[in-house]
Amino acid sequence: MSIDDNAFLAMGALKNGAFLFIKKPVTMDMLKCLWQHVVRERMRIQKENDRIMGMAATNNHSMSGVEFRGEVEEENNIIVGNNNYKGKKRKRARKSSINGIDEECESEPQLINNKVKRKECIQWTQLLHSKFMDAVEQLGEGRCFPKEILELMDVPGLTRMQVSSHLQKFRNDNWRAPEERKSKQNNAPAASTDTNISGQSKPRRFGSMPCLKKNSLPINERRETHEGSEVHTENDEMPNDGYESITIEPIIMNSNQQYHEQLVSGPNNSRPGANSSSNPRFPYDDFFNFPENIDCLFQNFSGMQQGFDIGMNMNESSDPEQNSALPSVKTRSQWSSETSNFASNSSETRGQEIE
DNA sequence: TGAAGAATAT
DNA sequence: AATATTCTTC
Repeated sequence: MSIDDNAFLAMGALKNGAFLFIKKPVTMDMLKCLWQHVVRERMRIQKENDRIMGMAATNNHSMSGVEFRGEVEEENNIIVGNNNYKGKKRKRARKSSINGIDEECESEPQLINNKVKRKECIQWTQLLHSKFMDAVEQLGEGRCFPKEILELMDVPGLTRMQVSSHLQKFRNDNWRAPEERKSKQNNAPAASTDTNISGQSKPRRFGSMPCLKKNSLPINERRETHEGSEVHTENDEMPNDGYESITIEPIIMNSNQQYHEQLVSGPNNSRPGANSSSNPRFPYDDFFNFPENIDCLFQNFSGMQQGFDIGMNMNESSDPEQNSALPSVKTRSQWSSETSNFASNSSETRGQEIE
């Protein structure tokens, strides 16, 4: 926006990536039109993605509440049935490999015309992490179990394993020497039921909270990140934990994204009960007058399905049974990220390693 | 048997 | 470094 209506200025802005040059003062009518630019930009990115991905004909994206980092498929010209996770030899899981040759993994190979699908990594965005922390704090010390965290987070598509992994990471930020960790009375000595003299009784303590100080935000600020703003339709874990062919990328305008990040990470004061329109965290709900179902709109018109949104229904429905149709139509696409960095990542370099 | 947590692979 | 996957315990 600029005070003066200067064509040169406008050109400069456009060249630098602006979508629209607006002369001040901005009118409400003008603002109300802006959603079209969001849609257009999404379409553009979508096209671009499709072009890059070849024909990533993906389906159930719209149900996913998590973002995925790129790296979708890679060549597998070696052996059919090659599990893409070539971790250590499995001791139990595998039946027996007769004469040294791996028969077949129980876990399907996920081969799609000679390509093996790898599972994407979700990206723990700040928003996602905030939800995680909210859940953790609600549960409290000694009660932080992945499953419960997952439920509290209520993010469609997120799996318990992923939460587990994240939890592990955050607990490990507390990392000391292995032995020190074994006998961890130091950390939250609250319920140290078993005094273990190294090796006697199991020192294992369940449900401990992750290390909070690792997080940038002070607790009181973190607590109220986004709550009341979202009550999702719950969608539990993905139907299978296997290798979904999700490719997706967040598609959203950067500015919006940044604004949102800011909202999420910055201090704010709204608390649970607030409904969306009066929620200071989403002032643009009222302000920009975006169509409620902008995603739906976009999808319908583009005929493509993307998973850049997350269910953000305003009504709680904990009906475990609603994976039926379009579980998250009323979405707002807050979940997105800087789109660029992950998409190309290391997919090319890994192809050759398979053996 | 399923979940938690640790260990390890990617 | 961040995540996913496997393994071991419970």
